[in-house]
Amino acid sequence: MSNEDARSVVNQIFAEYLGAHAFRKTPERFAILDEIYSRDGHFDIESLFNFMKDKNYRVSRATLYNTMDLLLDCKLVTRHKFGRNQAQYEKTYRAGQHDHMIDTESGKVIEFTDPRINEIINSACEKNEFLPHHYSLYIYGKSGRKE
Amino acid sequence: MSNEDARSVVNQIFAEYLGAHAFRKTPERFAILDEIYSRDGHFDIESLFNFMKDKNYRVSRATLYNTMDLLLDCKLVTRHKFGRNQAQYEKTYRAGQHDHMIDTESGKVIEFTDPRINEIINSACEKNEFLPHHYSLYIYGKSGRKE
DNA sequence: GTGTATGCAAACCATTTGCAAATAT
DNA sequence: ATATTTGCAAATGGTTTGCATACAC
Repeated sequence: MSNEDARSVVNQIFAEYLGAHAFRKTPERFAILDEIYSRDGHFDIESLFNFMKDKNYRVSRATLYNTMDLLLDCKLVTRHKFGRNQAQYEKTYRAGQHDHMIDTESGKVIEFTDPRINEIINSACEKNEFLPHHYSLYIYGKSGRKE
Repeated sequence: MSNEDARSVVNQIFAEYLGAHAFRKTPERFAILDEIYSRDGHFDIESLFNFMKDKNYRVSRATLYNTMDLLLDCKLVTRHKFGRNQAQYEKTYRAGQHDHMIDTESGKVIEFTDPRINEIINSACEKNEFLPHHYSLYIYGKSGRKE
């Protein structure tokens, strides 16, 4: 799926989500979503704020934080809190499900996938009568081979 | 392993860790470790600060944070950042490896285990030439059955 | 004796909050 | 018409930092 295709698809999903919850369809919310889906990779709120300011689209940080909560809830965006204090975000519809390994020395992030993760999530939730909304799996360490 | 047994074992491990890194074996560091291993369950820095103050053992918050970093590094303690801003800690040597499900409505935390998790970690790290130090797996959602 | 560790308080800074003005419905 | 959303700036609060004193080695 190209970035352009994704942008119209997620726009639709967001509109339905807002409608279903009787939240208002403000231009700011769609502009933020569009900015996010026009880019690749991880980003933080400050970068997003600057990206939009550079395009002369003025949104307050408060609105960014507020909108991210909505996008998290409807799963169009994922939030990560790796080592740092500053949260990192990434769009959801891009490269399929994946998890992260974080090099704690360089801060570099590697993505990986394993189909068994979903099985684990599902069996743990069934056993404990738990309804999962989302999960996070991070491996911290450093790049290199065993010596 | 009883709490008392664990306390002497981890005391030994910590002493070796400090020695190996030429860090000083201060009474504060051992008092903090001992306080942690005398309790069960999750705790935050503020609680730990108060527990020790109640026993008339005065340690500064700065020393608590500093010592937690050491204990994390030698894996005697695990740090969690569930939803909230305040980090939660738990001693490592108590009930074996486990992961967490967090009820985002009540804040309640359920523990679970799955032996396949280690297999996933190991295969991901081998594939990517990565040396794991620790990992975190959280499932967020709410208690209840599928309707 | 020397340099690390502690304690205190101030600084930090990402995020949250309060409130008036704007606006989606 | 009106209740939600926005923007701004100030407040928040867990964690970090700087520096003088204490102390492990």
